[in-house]
Amino acid sequence: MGSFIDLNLYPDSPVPDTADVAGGDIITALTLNIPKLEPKEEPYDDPPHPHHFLINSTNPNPNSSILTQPDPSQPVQHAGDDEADVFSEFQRISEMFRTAFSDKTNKFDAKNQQSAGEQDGFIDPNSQAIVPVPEENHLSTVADSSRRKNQQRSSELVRVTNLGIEDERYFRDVVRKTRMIYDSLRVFVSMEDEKRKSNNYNAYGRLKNARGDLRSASVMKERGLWLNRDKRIVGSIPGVYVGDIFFFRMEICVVGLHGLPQAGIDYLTSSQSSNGDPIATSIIVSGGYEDDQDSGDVIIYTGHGGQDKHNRQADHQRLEGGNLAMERSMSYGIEVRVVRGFRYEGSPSGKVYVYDGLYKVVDSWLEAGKSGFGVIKFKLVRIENQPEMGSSVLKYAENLRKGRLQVRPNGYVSMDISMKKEHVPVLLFNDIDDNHEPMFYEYLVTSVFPPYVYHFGAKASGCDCVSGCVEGCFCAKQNGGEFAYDQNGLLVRGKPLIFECGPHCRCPSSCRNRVSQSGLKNRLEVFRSRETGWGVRSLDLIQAGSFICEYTGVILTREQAQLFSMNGDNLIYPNRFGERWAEWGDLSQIFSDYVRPLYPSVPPLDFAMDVSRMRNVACYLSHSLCPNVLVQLVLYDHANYAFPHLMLFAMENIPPMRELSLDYGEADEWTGKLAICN
DNA sequence: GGCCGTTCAGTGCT
DNA sequence: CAGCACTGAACGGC
Repeated sequence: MGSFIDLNLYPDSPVPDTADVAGGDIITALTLNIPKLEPKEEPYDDPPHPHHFLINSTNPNPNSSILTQPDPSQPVQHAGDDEADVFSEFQRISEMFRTAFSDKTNKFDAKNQQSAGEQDGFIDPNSQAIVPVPEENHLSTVADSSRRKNQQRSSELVRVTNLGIEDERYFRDVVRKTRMIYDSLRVFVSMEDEKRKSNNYNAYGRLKNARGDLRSASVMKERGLWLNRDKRIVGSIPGVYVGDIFFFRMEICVVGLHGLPQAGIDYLTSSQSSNGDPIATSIIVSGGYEDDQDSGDVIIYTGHGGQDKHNRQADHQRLEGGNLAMERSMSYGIEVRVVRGFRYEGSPSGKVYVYDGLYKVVDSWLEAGKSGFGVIKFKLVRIENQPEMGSSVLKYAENLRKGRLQVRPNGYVSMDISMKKEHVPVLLFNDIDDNHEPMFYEYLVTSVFPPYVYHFGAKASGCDCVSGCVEGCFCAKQNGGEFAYDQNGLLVRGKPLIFECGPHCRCPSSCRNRVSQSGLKNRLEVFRSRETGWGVRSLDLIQAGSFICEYTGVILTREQAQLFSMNGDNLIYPNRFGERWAEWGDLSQIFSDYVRPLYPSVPPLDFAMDVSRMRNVACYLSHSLCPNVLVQLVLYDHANYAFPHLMLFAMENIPPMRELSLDYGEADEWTGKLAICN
């Protein structure tokens, strides 16, 4: 290890701003060089307290206050042993808390004054807190060490700062691939369980191993695929953006945002910490404690403990474990990651978890909760200058979806540029300038192929599944024996080409093998952007693997295209798209015998798409080398391999209002972002 | 290192 | 549909 410089973890020091710091260091080691605090005063020593406490433990009154005189209208609590215990316990806690807080705060202030001077002496204020750790400041070593197998979580506390664009993209890619593996493994596991259902019940008649979320995580842990296990990161996790959405707690563990599958406060224990104080790194706010209050930028978070088996507050909380860590984080002014959990219809788990960025604990106290028991509370305030909170964007988008347009009164150019051709409206929004260009094109729901395409190798045969397709039917066999989509219509694995059921099949339009031919399901919005000209975003949360839309245009043969391109360039060349489908469902890191799907092989696409007069929403997708949307080729209404439909699927969970992006494959022209139809 | 208790999960049944 | 029981995984603490 290199020499560590005290990272100035004092109450009033600003969190280093990654943008302000020069240099290329990625890992900042944090040491808590603050001398050990005085031994805690024994709180048991006769806490003289002027007030009389009334704690009704047998019949907790939600309105009861801690500091009340006995209420004569209430039955007198005859001091059985229980009440006496509760009384003294509460006194003990209160006193411990009061003592601990006042003393430590004072000491901190003193220490803070002192060290502010020291710090000026040898650290440039603009680069303070950046301490290169020689052997670990390169991307490769960071990533490699993240992948060591079966690792215990490390106790080394670090802050990752100052990532350049390349680094950001690298880490984003790592996170995205990790999440893809988690997701496809989870779906894979549940599908396997589905197949073996009949003989897979446990002694209680319950389905065994029904938890794909757990199985997936455990397999990945065995393979050393969990991220950030070798560091305890305080602050943001590289590759995880504010607003990122997760459906399972375990997935949050896998990327290292929060290490515990159930507990709400993650922290470094006192024995792992350099100065003997526990340090909280992240919390999850999901309404599990009745005394929480959450107004977004300010959270009143309840500590843990004191709940019974049914999650009812049944005892006092103590200043220990995660609670103590939160209090210590407050004293040191260390930021805490906040993830919020919501119930959410349409989520595979019924819930979503949103990463909302960094907060600081600014206050902490003990009070009587609704149950009447003493609960420890923390006030957290969101650190400024972060991207907008994911959870408030979710709510904002929900309001927009529900037609409460007053949340965004201005900027609508069209309420549906598809003119009702899609099942859901496609909005056009521009609050930047008066450009209305997308209005001037005819909206094309599906691509227009040359007529001869339909006569080639006529797909006269289809399946005979009158009441919906089942495994092993004709169309399933065309796809290599199984369908490309799961029961929920999610793409299981990308393939060179997918055969959906079509007009020659006898199955109904509700057949599971018709995912991409039934049009939009999410409310999309074409919006004007200063960075990309036009962009596309969704008002709905789009789950990874979901179908989004077709990329439509008028198909031109190479000869036609050559003529056409003389008149300007409104052509899309499908063969240039990055082969991102191959990444989706790639489990080569899990199964040693995994082979990338090669069947059926598709000839290089030798056509162009004219979008000069007719186009759809896809045309406004921006270009990115770290895209969240992929192109999957699909055939359903004809059998000509050379002319498949270009279908777009989500590569990750795409939060509402986040720009969709596609790898157009034109890396040489990449200038940050590039919208094709501008 | 093992065991045990704790923990703002998730599933499926009543 | 809410409450409940059951299973579960990681981790702190002993």
